Amino acid sequence: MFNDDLTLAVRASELYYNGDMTQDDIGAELGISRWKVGRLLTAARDAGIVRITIVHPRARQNELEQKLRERYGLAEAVVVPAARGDGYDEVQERVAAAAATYLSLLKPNPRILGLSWGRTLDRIAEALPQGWADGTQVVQINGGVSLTSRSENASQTAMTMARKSGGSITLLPTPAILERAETRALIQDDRTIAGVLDLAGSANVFLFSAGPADDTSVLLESGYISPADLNRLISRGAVGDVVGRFIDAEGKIVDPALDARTLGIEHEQLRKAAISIAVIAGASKQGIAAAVATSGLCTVLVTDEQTALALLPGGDQ
Amino acid sequence: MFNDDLTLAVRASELYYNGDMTQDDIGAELGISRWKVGRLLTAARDAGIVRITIVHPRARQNELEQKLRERYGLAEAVVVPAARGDGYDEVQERVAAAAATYLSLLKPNPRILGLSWGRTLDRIAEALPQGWADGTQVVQINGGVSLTSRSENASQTAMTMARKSGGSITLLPTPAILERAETRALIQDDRTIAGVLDLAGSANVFLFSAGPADDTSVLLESGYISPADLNRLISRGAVGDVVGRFIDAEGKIVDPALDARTLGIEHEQLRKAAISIAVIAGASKQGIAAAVATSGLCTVLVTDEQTALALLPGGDQ
DNA sequence: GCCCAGGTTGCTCATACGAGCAACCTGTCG
DNA sequence: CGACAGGTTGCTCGTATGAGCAACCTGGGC
Repeated sequence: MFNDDLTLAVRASELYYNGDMTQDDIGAELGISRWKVGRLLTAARDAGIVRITIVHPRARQNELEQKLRERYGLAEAVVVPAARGDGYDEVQERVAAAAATYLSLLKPNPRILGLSWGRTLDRIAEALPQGWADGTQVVQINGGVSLTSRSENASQTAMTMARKSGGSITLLPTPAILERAETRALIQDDRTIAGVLDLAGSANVFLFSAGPADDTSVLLESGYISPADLNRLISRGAVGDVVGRFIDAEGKIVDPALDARTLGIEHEQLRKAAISIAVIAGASKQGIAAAVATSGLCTVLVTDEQTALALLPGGDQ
Repeated sequence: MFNDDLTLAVRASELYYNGDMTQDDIGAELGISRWKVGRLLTAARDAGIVRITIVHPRARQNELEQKLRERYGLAEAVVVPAARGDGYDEVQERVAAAAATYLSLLKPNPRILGLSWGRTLDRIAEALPQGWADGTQVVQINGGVSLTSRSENASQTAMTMARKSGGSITLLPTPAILERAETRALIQDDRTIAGVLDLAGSANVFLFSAGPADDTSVLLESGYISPADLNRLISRGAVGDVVGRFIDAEGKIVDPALDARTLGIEHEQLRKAAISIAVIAGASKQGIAAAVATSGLCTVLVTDEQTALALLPGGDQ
């Protein structure tokens, strides 16, 4: 009456809520009547064996955030509730919204904001409210003239963010990756470009995302690298890119030759920054998210619950 | 299609799962059709807004245990899942079972086990498996001859535990509280009694529970103290008793005069012990549990989830 | 302006479920 | 041994709920 019913209740609950079976079938499975199953289920709910929690989708997951902070020594973490059934897009949208909120609440307002570009950053710019800061100077930190049609996004992102803060904008009007290292060096030595990079380096807040090392990479889509390049990078252990530079799981640059052709601030500058905000969400980016957190590329990580859980292996239960 | 439906889904989920309303009524409440409510609910479950967890009732609550250890500097904590609908008895039973399991897994086996008595200890003794230890010497640490009919429990508990371990038993055949301090001193100076207390003091493991300072106190029921005594103790800030001695929220002895009439080991001996296991469960004992944990009376705390949550005020979400 | 595709809405219908009840088991006391 | 109280079991019946479907909105392309 005590012991046996208890385990039965647990098994029935699992079959009903996880296994998605009908009470009738569960009865057959466990060799008890369908009504007993029903009674066991209500008992299980009363006894707290089955717990139903309602998570406000806007609310942040404080508990996970704290664990992330502790584990990776972050200054701050923002974790958005998971969305099992949600598509990739919904998660990205919510994380971007959370990042926008975080950014707009950041005190003091970023004076100079070093900005990367990509799909995530677009969404953040969209989600930022009018007047989110007071005249922030937005500076691009890596090259952004795309080779294909979806070209204007890079500058668009920066412009939107600057406009909404009533601030100014400094673009880095160069490709992200050049064909030859010498070209990259020449361009970078150009007085104008060097000035932008200096300004970028002096930013007090950096905001960037990261791309996975797979065929959804923006760098691939934009034509900066070829599928063959990508495969080579992956075979050398690349997990993704941060501001156009590919790193492995430890955060090390994977291909120095390619890196020498990449135009933009270096990872060391991100590591030295007082505030460096990485916004990384989605199952495909768990690897790069781990690399970013582990290697100290960010002081603030904005992500989704599933990714956060993946970053905390021992943290289950 | 994004924002509004989301909040609606949250509200509907709350009304359905917490508010226990029918989908039809929720529709009326929110001004939407009953079918839409159903759809929102499945969407909410898919999106992870509504989370259904199944807690194995035998499983321990590792997360809470860790927090308890950190907060109170305990060597170990054992937290049994809550049972909202369960009566007091079920919780006590499970906690006792958990304590028994913990005790039987304790390595090395207790050589000399200092034992208190009471309802909780009875249950633990019951729950211990045959051969739970290898010849433990069980010693009573406070007086246990009851004044009323339920007398034999105190020695019974110790005998059961000793028998199941194949060990020996040393009783403290005295009342818990004497009428006069002088009598207590005289008895305690008796060679036999002093010997038992010495042995008790040398125990390498202590196991005790604690009673609340209310009308369910075993000391009241056993006739050691009167209702008037109890009221006086409460008015002086008593939250409960540990091995017959009443303490306040800071763990201090409330009534030195009464304490001088109490026979058994002193709290300082528990505080000095290498392993000192407190088993305290139930809503009425949250106060005394907090006092025990705060004042360092135990190194190991075995309790239920609700009590654990009460001991961790900031710990909610 | 018009038409079509994709998605959303309210409905019908079958069914899974819970409330309530009578039969029954189980252990206790005289 | 018999009687009884408390609790458990399997059932009937009304209802809440989900599947499936037709009507409809909505927005984009011509």
